[in-house]
Amino acid sequence: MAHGPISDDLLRRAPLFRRVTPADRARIAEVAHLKSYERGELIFAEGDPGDAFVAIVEGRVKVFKATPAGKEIILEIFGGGDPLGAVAVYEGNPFPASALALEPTTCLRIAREDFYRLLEHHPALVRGLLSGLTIRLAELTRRLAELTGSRVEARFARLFLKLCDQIGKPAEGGVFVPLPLSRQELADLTGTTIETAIRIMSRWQKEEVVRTDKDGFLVLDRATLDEVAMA
Amino acid sequence: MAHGPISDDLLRRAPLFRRVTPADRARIAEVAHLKSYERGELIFAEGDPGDAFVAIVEGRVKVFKATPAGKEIILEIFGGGDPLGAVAVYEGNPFPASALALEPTTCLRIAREDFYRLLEHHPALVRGLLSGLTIRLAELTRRLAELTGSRVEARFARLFLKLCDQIGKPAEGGVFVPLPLSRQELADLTGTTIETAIRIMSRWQKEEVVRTDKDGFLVLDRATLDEVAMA
DNA sequence: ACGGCGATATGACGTCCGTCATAGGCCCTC
DNA sequence: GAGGGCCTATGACGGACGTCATATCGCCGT
Repeated sequence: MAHGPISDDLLRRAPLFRRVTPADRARIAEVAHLKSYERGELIFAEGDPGDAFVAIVEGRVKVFKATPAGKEIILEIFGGGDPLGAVAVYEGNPFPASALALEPTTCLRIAREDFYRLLEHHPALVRGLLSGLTIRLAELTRRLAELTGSRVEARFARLFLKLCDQIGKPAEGGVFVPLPLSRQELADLTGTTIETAIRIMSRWQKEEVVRTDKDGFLVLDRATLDEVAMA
Repeated sequence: MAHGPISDDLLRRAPLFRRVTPADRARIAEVAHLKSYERGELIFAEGDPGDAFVAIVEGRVKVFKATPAGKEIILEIFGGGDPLGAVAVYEGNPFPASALALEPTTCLRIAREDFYRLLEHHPALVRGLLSGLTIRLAELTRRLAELTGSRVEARFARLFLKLCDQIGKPAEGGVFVPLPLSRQELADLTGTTIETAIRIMSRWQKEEVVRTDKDGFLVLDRATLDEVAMA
């Protein structure tokens, strides 16, 4: 929960602010604040008033939402440079989902009024927001289509394939995904229960497809993942 | 597939253009074209280049996407005044979904370059786009949460409750929803199969909960719908 | 060390719902 | 009127997956 000043270098990490002139970035730095979160700490909760724009500087964050049945589903996992809650802060809607730090994370926060003033003076920022929103929208429609009409195992396969492509690193015997997710979180990502998640991961462990490590996953057999994702 | 000129009155119907000054609306009218579609006609298809901004003037349109398994899921049903394909035309991405007219429909089209020029001269338009996108994003996250962890019947109940609130009209014995959807389309809206959709609707017909009419549905027993939606 | 707690694991059981098959009604064409 | 196509309807069947119960392991605090 530490607070701190902002360096220009930090601001340049967020794609949203990269194109802004250095002089203007200095003005942005004046109104922004840094805030740090422990692993497991809540950054904002579904229903909170959207009173600040948040961008991740470092760390990984899961954005999730409660289902009508009281379970939770993970909408997205964001990393350094990604904006958070841009949806809410614009028009002052409440956050439609919650955000929680998966690792020690530091975020940049800009109060709603300050952010709003920035938008008015910098059309480029608005364009950045627009394109970010369209990308998320397309991603969500993809997830929506994927959730229906395919079996759980196929969703698991697609999840790991996506993780490989996004944050996977070559390692001995396969690709390493440096993201320690619990079975519960895997279940929340794929819209199933923890037992089913455990069963699939156990079987894959035995069949040498994906191994669970202390600080992530090691994808050993990408070919069968591709195959399962098809069915 | 008729073409035609644009009246100022027509433009005012789209919330996006309502706040623009009449003089500017005239400029917009110069670059916009009208196009009519029969029931069942495709307005644009998933993967098409996003080369035009489209807004519905009259009629109802379903926006849908193919699932990996080859089925289709309906993302949203739009009506008069709603923008279509705003996601794609910005940044020139291909359409992430398809759109098809559910009724005889007329749309307003603005070519990508013209639309882009309008955006540059009218920050208010950009703001309108932004708020529209955030609303859709929130709606999609809600649908995503809803699809997982609840049984099909509950999804049906929630669908009809939402239709009642959005476009329902008081009628003898209940609320009438003037939207003739086939069993297949109901299935696509809830992420299930046509057989299951038929079974549920048949049972509800017998139990006097929802009656299927020639040109829509008559919700007779809202209380049990509320109840089913909870479970 | 001990007990408690959370995560992982595994089996038994039930059921929702998807798949397959068949049949009737309606509309249109020939 | 015959025939074909599409939508609606209904039954039989099976399997995937959710639910419940229980066991093990590691970790933490007192």
